[in-house]
Amino acid sequence: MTDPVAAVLPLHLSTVDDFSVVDGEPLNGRVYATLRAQLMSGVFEPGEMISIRGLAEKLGTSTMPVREALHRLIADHAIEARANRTIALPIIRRADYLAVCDVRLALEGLAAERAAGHLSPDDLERLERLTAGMRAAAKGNDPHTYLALNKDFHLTIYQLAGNPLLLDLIEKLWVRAGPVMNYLFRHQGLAMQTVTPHEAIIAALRRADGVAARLAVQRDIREATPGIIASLPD
Amino acid sequence: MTDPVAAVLPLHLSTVDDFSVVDGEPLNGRVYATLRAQLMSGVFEPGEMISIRGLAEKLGTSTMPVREALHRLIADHAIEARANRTIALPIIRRADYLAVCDVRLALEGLAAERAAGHLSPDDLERLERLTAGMRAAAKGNDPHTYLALNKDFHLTIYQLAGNPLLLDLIEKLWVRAGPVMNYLFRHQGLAMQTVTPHEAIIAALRRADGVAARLAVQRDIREATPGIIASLPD
DNA sequence: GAGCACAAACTGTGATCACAGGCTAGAGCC
DNA sequence: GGCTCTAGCCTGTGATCACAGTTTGTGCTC
Repeated sequence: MTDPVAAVLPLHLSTVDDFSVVDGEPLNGRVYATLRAQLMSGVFEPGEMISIRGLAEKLGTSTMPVREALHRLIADHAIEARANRTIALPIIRRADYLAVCDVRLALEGLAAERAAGHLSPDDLERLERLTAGMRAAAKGNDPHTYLALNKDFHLTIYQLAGNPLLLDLIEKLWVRAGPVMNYLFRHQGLAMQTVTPHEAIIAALRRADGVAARLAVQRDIREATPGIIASLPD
Repeated sequence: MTDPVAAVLPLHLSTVDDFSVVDGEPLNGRVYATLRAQLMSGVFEPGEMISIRGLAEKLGTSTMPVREALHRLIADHAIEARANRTIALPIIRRADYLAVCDVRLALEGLAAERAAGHLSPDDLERLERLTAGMRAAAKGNDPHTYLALNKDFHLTIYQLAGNPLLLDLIEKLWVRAGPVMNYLFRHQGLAMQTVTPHEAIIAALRRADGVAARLAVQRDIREATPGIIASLPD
């Protein structure tokens, strides 16, 4: 969680020999964390089929850790086991995305409200920096960086809510929505994306105004919705 | 979801030969569903250690389906893999339970609000019946039935919200809280439990008043909280 | 040239085995 | 009698193999 780009890039660049070194944590846990990060950063595309053996070969492990990691992701609904004995990324339809948004509005609104008042000057400065980075990424039409910074912006706030369960649920929603977001932004550009809602969020948090922070976050989520569901099937 | 007692009881009574018959669904999925139901109905106790081989033997399968099912439950935080290479049910502390409640208030409140207006007369009559059953179970001091009916009451409503993701998240919260609830109610009885909040919920739903339904559900959650956290560690 | 059938390669699943680490109980020593 | 060390059992983990099902690609036939 230091530099968002550095925290994401290495995962989808060098996926091979990260697992050669053995430390305490079991392999399946590291595979799970890696795949989670890769899903959020758009390494996989919606509908893409995932093969246990293929993934194991790419990661340099046997199939076992991958099997267990994939089953965790199935429980998260980040991937789905289809009837054909096939594992694939789900294809999000409009109704699915609206359902996700409905829950996001509730959970992320709550997290923002709880986070208000717990931000240090360093935190606020970090949010400013992330927003500036997003503005630059939008200008340079760099969807990958834009989304990574956006993710870091939101999760930085929610982390300060001090509710690990809440943060975990929100992260799982982002893992779930990651592939679609990356796919859409990569194919339709960042034309309409503005960062003005983020400035309102920062302003509310600076005033330690929980209700305003909740409303600002909800506005941020709502404003991004129409441009996304317009490109979804159904 | 027909009769709550019948839907729960067989799972924790006959856990042996349910898996001898083979149908389409993979074994690991059935093990996962079974363990989820067992966690919710209080078959396991907080802090109890779970052995892969022991569970596999009890279920009459090999260790593989159990391993994958347990890893799904680990992703749900329904069970946890400890550092000692041990799998056990988490011990919920006060802060943990309050965190769960905070999320429950948001998610179940939202679900109740969304469900209002989607209830048929049959649904309302079903809720009345479940509440009556709870009242009887409280009088007879039957915690298991009480909790099963309470679960069914709430999930029946949330199911009618028409948001599968929301329902899934809420169910996972209940799976997570199941062991503690059953343990506490079994050891401290149902003395203080009333069903008056449920009547308020039904009344609001009958009027198709979403906001009132949300508030009534939140009141139901809040009223049960003090009696529970008083018995939790920390 | 187009359509069908067969075969090969792929899929996830389940089972079994080996292994390193942790826990416990028992035996030996002080 | 109490403490310590050790041996054995149990834990999850990782790897490998067999199998049934699906999909795909190729070759043959019409």
